[in-house]
Amino acid sequence: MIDRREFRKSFDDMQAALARRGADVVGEDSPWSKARELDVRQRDLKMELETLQAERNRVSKLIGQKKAQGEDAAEEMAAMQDVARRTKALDGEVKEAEEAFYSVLLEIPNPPHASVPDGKDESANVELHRWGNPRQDSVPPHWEIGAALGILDFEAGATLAGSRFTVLRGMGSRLERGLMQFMLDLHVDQHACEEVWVPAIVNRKTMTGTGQLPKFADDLYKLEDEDAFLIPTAEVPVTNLYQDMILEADALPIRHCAYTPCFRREAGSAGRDVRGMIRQHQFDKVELVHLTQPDRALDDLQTLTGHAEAVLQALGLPYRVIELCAGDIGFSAQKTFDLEVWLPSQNTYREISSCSSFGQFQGRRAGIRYRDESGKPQAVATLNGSGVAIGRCLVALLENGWQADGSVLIPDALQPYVGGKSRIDLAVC
RNA sequence: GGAAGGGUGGCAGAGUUGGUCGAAUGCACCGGUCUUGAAAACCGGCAAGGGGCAACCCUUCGUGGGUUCGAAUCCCACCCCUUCCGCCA
Repeated sequence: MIDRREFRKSFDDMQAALARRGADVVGEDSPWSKARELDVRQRDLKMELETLQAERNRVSKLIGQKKAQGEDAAEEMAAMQDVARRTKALDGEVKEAEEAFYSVLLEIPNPPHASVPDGKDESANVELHRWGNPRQDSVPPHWEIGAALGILDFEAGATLAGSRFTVLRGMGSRLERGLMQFMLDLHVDQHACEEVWVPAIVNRKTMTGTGQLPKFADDLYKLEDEDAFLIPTAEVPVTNLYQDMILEADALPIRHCAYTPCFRREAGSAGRDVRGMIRQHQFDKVELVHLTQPDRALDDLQTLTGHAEAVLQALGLPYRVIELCAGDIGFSAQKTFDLEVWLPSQNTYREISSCSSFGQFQGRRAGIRYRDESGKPQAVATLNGSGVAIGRCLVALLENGWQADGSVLIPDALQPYVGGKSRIDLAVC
């Protein structure tokens, strides 16, 4: 969430920044407008309450002293009954005001970093650079390649669970598993990340810490009998590994990688990417998570993005890096680079990794802090990015490795992870 | 799921006949004395959040509620941990 002090102090600047990303900061009912009101109200009430509490504490102490000396304190005690009553009533009001304030604060997105380009939507995103040579010949879509090879089974997925679920068979399954291992090994061995393995179900507080709640409940699968959710990304559990902790400065930066399954309801994307396994309700992903000092966040974002790029380079998959404009970055993000891999069947680049700096936004929400040079705790900066989405990577491998005879070549770097095989051949019937 | 025990500051660990307890003590950590240096010893400091220019005030002893002038201490509910039993991959 945004910083409360900064909210008061730099109200106009923050408002302008939020407007850049398209957030409603003028509407009467916008969280932004409400926050301003509630902030004042909460503090006024609180000051009133504290005055009463101070009085109560003072006299109560006095009563204790008198009683200890055997004196009579009936008069004071009687007088305090009224104060106690008013204190209790006011305390309720303060709690309400506080709750109201924080509930709107949690709905205000992260103001984009000043360096983020202007723009309303993805059409204003800026391409930064390209890597590799995209093949320009005609290639069938991955679902046809996969079906022909007998490694992707969408019918089975639909039968078992519904649309947007896929069953992988044989080399398809093995590739999925191999990619997972390959990516983790790369990040652990080359990028000095600490691998972690975490729960795929988390509670409400954890989901709130990274910003998925309260605003995006519709995108999440919620457990019926518990106040818990399936994770939409490893970002959630891995970042929250440090919730409510105060880290020492020399512990930073912290770099993690983690494999998890991810679950998304895709509520708002009906009709998009309905075929194939580009957009699934369940998919596998290796995620990169960094915790760092706020003034290093942007440098670290370069580092993290580089780690994600290394995966695509090692696999020889052509891609480009784009920077999202202010109108296209995610709710919690301050600045985002997307990696888009070349999909020859669509003759276009498709997102395969999204690398973001969140500044101190998540650190504040999740209570992740570190001691700066003065010894004072302050929120850490968090970053994360896919390194990379495994399902989409498999898609890219199938299409980019496809041969005219129907087989698919497997990149050298991946071969040790799939039993040394260098290609997937059509089943000979 | 059943039974028992427990949740206190970075850690360990006192505190449960309610009162001067944000909380003894030890360790860790920081500063100082001493020392060629270090260690030891000794002295001092050392929770977080909020408000205030400041003095200082308020909140927090798993969470929420209750009793009371006053609760870490009493009552209720919930959560979590440990052990034992049951069940189970």
